[in-house]
Parts: sequence; structure tokens; C-alpha cells
Amino acid sequence: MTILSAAADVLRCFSSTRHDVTVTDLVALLGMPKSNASRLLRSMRDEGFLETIGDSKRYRPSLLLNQVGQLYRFAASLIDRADAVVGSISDRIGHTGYISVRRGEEIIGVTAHPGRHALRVVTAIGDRIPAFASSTGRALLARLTDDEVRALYPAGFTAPSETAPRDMDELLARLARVRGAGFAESHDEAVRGVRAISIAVGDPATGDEVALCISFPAATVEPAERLAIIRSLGEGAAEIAALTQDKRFFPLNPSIPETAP
Amino acid sequence: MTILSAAADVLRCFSSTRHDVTVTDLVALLGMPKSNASRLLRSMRDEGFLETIGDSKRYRPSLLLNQVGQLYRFAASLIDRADAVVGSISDRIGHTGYISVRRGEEIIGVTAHPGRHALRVVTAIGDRIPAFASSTGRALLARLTDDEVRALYPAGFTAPSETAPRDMDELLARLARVRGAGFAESHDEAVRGVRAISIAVGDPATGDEVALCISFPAATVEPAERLAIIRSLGEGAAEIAALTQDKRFFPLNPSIPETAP
DNA sequence: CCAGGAAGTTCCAAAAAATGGAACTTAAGT
DNA sequence: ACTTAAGTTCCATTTTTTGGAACTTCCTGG
Repeated sequence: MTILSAAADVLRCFSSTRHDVTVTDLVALLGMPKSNASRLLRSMRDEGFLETIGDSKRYRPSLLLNQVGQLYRFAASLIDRADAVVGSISDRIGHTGYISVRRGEEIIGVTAHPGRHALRVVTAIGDRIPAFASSTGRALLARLTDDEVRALYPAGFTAPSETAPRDMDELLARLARVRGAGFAESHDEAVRGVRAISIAVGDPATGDEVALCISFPAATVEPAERLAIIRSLGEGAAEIAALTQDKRFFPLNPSIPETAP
Repeated sequence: MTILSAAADVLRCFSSTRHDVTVTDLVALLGMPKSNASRLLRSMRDEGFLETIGDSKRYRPSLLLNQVGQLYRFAASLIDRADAVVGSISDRIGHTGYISVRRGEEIIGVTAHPGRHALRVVTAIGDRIPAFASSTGRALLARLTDDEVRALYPAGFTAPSETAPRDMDELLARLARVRGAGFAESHDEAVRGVRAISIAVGDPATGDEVALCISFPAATVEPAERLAIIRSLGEGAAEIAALTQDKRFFPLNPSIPETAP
């Protein structure tokens, strides 16, 4: 057990609901002796990973981490590009847009553009959701072969909602339809009353893959607007795919199905 | 020498001009044996601090650092509030706005809102500039006592431009005028032809202090618009100061001087 | 204003990890 | 295929980390 892994565990304690930690928090969250927790937090502060809030005993991420973290978006230029596409669509139509990446069997939101409408979908950046049970997740999983998808879930999975795939066969069938249609869609899945349209794109040069997603309340969006959203996302994603020479990209099928693929 | 400090040094190698590092970079930049550099980068990747680009030997900051770094502005909620104020002013008037913090005798940009005008000021966030030679820096230094400012520059300083203070006496005189006027201003200082207006505000509960700044080309901005910018910044900063009960805040003096304080 | 308890820090010897030089392997250029 | 640069692995030595317990500090309520 190197101290680096302990330090990484500390960083993982931070979340959108926990902006700072104390010695006691670490003891509770990581089960480490409080002597270690005390010294670890102090070392991390001394080395510049954390800073103390005022002169209290609360620690928060440091400016250094903020700055280094900012570089991620430029280093990963695919994210930058995808974010620009989603941002402009979101600005134009007023619904919430975001882009996500897959880490194993989980999807993580990376950037978000909140919508302008009174009734809008709010997403928390950094939250993790299961890949198979979201449109962004299925858009990304569709880029894998069926065998790779099976290998990802050696023990199968349990559907968290009515409209999510119930088992591997249903998931693979839906992924096939995603590949055919060129987009993925969810309805009432993570949140009731919410629809989401997602398209994934990758950069073979770096191996990065991201999902572009527009999310909106099902009740207020007419079929015509849904079509417009799908076409905008498809165009933007196709441009990126052309730029990165993404061979695994599934272009939008001109005949867009009315039911979620 | 703990490995944490070596890891922090690695993070400090990243910058707006260096988005990724290799073993050789580390040897050159930090002067460490390449055996250490090799193992350190691998450990940092294994623990989640870094990720490799594709399957190359180039390392860049990880998603984890990006996410934890993003939390900084929420953990230091003063930054978030200040950013909202500067963002709305920047949106309204179209000039570049940004917020900065002080670390010792240096000022670091934390967030930026690029302007809309064809002639706009572009700031690189994360870059460091000397505190005494910028409006943001003087706005923040004005919150210190004269003795504290002197202690910050035990060996004095050298003015990097014509309009920057030449010595400690001149700096202290300008800080006194900043306190009286309630805002700091620079002209041709870091960049020729550029003016900047800054106001600092703090949160006594956390000890955080930030500077709100609007930056614009001197040639295209009339005195009336300058006044409007100063008043907007003053109002926004005053609201934050009221919220945090910042006792060291210097409110805007109703009679705004025409020459830079 | 003081007792009691919770939160945080320091101490120590045992256990584990880091160090750096050199040998070795892999990748890249000619 | 040859040469060189870049990166990785090995190993004995040195340094850091660990975790229990004692100690200090900071609150909270009587």
C-alpha cells in the first residue's frame, strides 16, 4: 500500500455533495486509523494537493488540482470538440446538453450545458450511472462488439427501472438497433418524464470515446422537435467523426424511428 | 522526500503549454533518475492521477483530477459567487471578465469570461503575474496592512512596465488610493493598450479572497462606459461583501476619480 | 467556568516502500 | 540490419509509512 493510493482515495472522497473533508470523515469513509488520516491530510496540504479552509481543520482540493484538472479538457481535445457541438445545440434549442465518458460499466458526466426552459433537466457533473441503463451508456456500448459487452457484465445486471433493458439479450438487441439508427434514446429511465438522445463518437488517435447527449422533458417536446434534436446531434457528431477519422462511428440513418432505439 | 512531493512536482510540470509528459520530460524537468520517473508515472497512472494517451508513453492528467479540480470553485464558494457577478457583467457589456486569487506575491487567474468584441482581451487562466503590477493584484494587496505588504516584498521589486509602481513607497501610495476609491485600475501595465478595473472581496469565514476584474481595450472605451463598468463591479462586489460580512471590504466611493487609483 | 467527551496530533518500533545505479528490453531512425 | 535513444526491471540500501496508545486541543452542556 503506497501513500499515493491513499491520497487518491482521499481525492475520491470529494464529490458534488462533499466539498471538503476532515480527519473524522476519512476515518469513517476509508476506515483508516486516525493517526494516518491526520498525517495524510497534512502531507497532502503541505505538498499542495489540498488546502485548509481558513484556519479550520477542514480540507478542500487545492488550486493546483483545479489548474491541472482544467488541462484535461484541452489535452483531451475530443471532449473539447464534443462539448462545443453540444453547447451550441443546447444554446439554440434551450434544452440541457451534456457529454459523458464511459469508465468500465459506468458513465460519468464530463461537461454540462443547462437548458434555458422553466422545465429543464438538471444533471450533476461527475455523477456515475450504470452504462446499460442510459442513452449515453448505450450509445457508447454500441461501439463495442457483442462479445465485449458480454465480457463487461460477467455476472449480468439488474434493471433499475421499467424501461431499462432487463437482461443481456434485450441489451444486445437494443444496441443493434442503436447501431442501425445511429443514435440511442432513453425515456423514463434515470428520471421519470425525461427523454434523452445520445450519439457517441471516438478519436482513434487517442482512444477516447464520448457521448453527446441532449436531455429534455418528454411532456413538452413535440415529435418534430425531437427529430430536429436528433438531426442536429447527428450532424455535429458526424463532423467530429470525420475530423478524427473515427471508423467505428455509426452515421444517422435518414429514416428516424419514432420509438426509442 | 516523500513520494507525494514527487507526485505534486509532476503535476506542476503540466501547464497551458505542456498538456502531457513522458519519462524523459520528467528527467529533464525535475532532474530525477529515469528509473524513478518511469515508476512514478506508472504508479500515478495505476492510482488514477494520470492516464496514458491511447497506449502511448505520454501521460496526461486524469478525469479524477478534472473532477476534483472542478469542485474547487464550489468548495471555495466565494469564487463561484464572484464568477457569477463577473460573468453577468461580461455578458452584458461584452468585455472580458475574470476572477483571480493571490498566492504570495503572485496573482493567478481562476476563471475567465472572454469578451464578445472583435478587439478583446484574452487571458490565459492559470498564468501567474506579479501582484504589485496588476489591478487585480493591487485590489487584493489593498486588503493587507502596509506592514503586511512590506513583509511580502522583503527585497523590494522591479517594475516590469512604465505604469507599474517603481518602488514600495509608490505601491503603498497607490494602495491607499485604492482603499479610498474602492477599486483598482491598471493601464498599459501587463499589456499595452489594455485597461483593467478590479475590486477585491473576501469571506472571513474561510479566509478566501478574490479579485473581480473587467479588462478592455483603452482605445475603444469612452469615459462613460468606464464609469458604468466600475459601478457594476462595485455593486456586485458589495453584494458579495454583504453576504459574507466582509469587514475589510472597501466600498466604492461615489466620486469616482478619472485617473487610475 | 469547569468537567467530560469528541476531534485531532504526536510518539515509537516494526513493516513496507522508495531510491538510484546498472543491466536489460523495446522502439525509432538511417 | 545496425545504431541510438527511450523506457523498464533488478536489487541491496535507505527512507518512509504504519497503527496502537498516550497526549493535547477544542467544544458543549451543566
